[in-house]
Amino acid sequence: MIKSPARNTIADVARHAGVSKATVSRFLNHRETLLSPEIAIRVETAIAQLGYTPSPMAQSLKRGRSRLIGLVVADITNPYSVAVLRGAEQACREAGYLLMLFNLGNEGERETAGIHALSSYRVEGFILNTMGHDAGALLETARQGKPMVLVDRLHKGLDVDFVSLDNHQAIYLSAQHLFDAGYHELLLVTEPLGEVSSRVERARAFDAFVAGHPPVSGRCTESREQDRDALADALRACRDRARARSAMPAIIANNAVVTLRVVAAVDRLGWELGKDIGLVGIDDTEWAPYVGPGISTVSQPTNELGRKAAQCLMQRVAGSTVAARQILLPGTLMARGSSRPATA
Amino acid sequence: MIKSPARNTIADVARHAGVSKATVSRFLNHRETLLSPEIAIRVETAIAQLGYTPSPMAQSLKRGRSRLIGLVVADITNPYSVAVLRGAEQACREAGYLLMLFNLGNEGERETAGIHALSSYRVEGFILNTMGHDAGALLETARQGKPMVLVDRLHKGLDVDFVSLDNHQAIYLSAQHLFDAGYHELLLVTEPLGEVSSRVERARAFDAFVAGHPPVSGRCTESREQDRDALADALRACRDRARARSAMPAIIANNAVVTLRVVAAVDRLGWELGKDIGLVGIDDTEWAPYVGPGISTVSQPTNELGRKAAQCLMQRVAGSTVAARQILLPGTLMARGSSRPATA
DNA sequence: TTGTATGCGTTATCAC
DNA sequence: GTGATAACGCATACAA
Repeated sequence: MIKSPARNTIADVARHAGVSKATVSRFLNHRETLLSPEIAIRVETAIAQLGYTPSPMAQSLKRGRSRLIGLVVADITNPYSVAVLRGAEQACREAGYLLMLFNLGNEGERETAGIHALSSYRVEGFILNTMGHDAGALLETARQGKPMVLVDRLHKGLDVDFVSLDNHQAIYLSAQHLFDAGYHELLLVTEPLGEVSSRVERARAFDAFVAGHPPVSGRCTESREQDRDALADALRACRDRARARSAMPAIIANNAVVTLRVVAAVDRLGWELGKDIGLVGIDDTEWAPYVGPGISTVSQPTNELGRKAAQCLMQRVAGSTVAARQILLPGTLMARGSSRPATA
Repeated sequence: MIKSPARNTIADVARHAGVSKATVSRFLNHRETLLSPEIAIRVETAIAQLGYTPSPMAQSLKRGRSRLIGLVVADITNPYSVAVLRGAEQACREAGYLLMLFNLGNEGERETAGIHALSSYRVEGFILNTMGHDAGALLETARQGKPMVLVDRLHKGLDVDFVSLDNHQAIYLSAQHLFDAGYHELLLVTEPLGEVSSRVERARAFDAFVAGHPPVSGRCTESREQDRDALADALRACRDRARARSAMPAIIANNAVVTLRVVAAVDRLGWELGKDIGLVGIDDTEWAPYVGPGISTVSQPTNELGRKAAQCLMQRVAGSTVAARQILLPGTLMARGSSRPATA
């Protein structure tokens, strides 16, 4: 490998091999087109000697394809986002695509800026896990026919591929499990519903479950990070309602962040999980087995979600024009101490 | 904003404003060069009307600057990497750079592939948090004079900026804290040292501490994910040694992953943290307060690390040529139940 | 089968 | 001040 002050170009290779640039380019892109073996060899060795790599920038300019995928994440701090990101990155890389990352840091207003920034780099498609505060840029992008796939959060009026946990199944799984364990006073704790489709869907599924199981009584409360007292109050109220009808109370936490808040609140109240109150959290985490008696969770196939999302996108990028799909993957129950059979 | 089937170019703007491409380009890049106000206005409105954005690809091709930063991470699953990533992304964005992400997924062999992939996109600099299995590509990149900054892991023979937790300080902080709490039989649990500089440094600091505090006896054990029994054995042995000299045993876990393993092992042994054995983990996590009696940790200023790394890089990219810096940030002790004063 | 010429969207070097 | 025009690195239609 020859020392390269600047990067060498296709022209360098051509000169080195004593052929034209076109020939080198053909060697690279149309291997099927027969080049005379002798020339092929010359080009090949020249490439090897110079350690030549085509400039994706120039290629992109010429072909109009960048081999880049834009990934916009609501919050890179959220383990869920990361897990999905991981799956997506794998699938993209395997397909020869690189990922450009834009993190919203939970500032929904930056959504448009992010999409435009990535867009300007001519990414060939988007994987979006956003807040949905500003569908404007999304619509614009969709209208331009640029492929995109939504993860976890659906935006109304956007007819595109969508990959997500089967929220209905996940909630039913949790609720049924708690029900079977003897918890009949349920409380769903969620982050503010707002426009976030996954949260709304889970709340709806929860209501449906409660409606379909008469012995069960259930409510839903929104929890904000700042307001710890409100959550504690909601927990106390739930337990009081349970006592009044001599039932056992239990919480379903809508995601890992909320689960941790519930754990903290229960801790401050001096209660014991799986004894004073039941708990199932959506999103399995590595620490769940070791908090208190172990926290029961519904595990999302995050890696698979990311992969599926990327695969959908790759198909579209490759030109597929099938109708928008909705891919719903089921969650798995991880039963632990926090939902052990209630002893009234 | 006019509907755009394809993206409009500088030529479109020029036509729309009735000027030449050169003029538009000047308007964009050399605002200081006086254009006649009348023309400036025409260009400005044309740009606005067409919603024109320059193509970074073409700019990159022409100027040789991509406004891209390459980020190579050993393992995106590691919360530490993510936290750093977050800080770095912020700083880069603020400076008008976008991040290209390459995740090694703990497969060190892919390091070269990653660097080459990003390199081919002409990223202007690298932020690296890698395994160090293959310094070849790094050296090559450094030799080409491309700026880079190492995070957490130093590679020998590479004279570049380095940003990291002050490992010596962090270990001394942990050890002194345990010592003060009455734990005199210490065990450092680390992932396999290998060539990973941060692990080796911590082990050295640990040895130094032990050597400097005669009442203290200390060992170090490497823990692998597959081999749970080995870790349990090491813990048992540590406790036995402690008993033999009627001292109290305690663990220092080298990072969050290991902390969790230790927690699991202690759990299986039926021991109680802060009672049968002490524990301080490096890396603070959101779950640390809620596992067992609360896990004492040393918190890393991760966000700050990421920002500092990105800032160093921005300076270099901007042409600064100061000598390679070593930026060491101190950790903060978060004392919790797992290191409560020992009651022999 | 191989070489020549052109253009992708920009910026920079000239002239005017 | 402003406008042609070449060049960045590459792929391709066309000519040979």
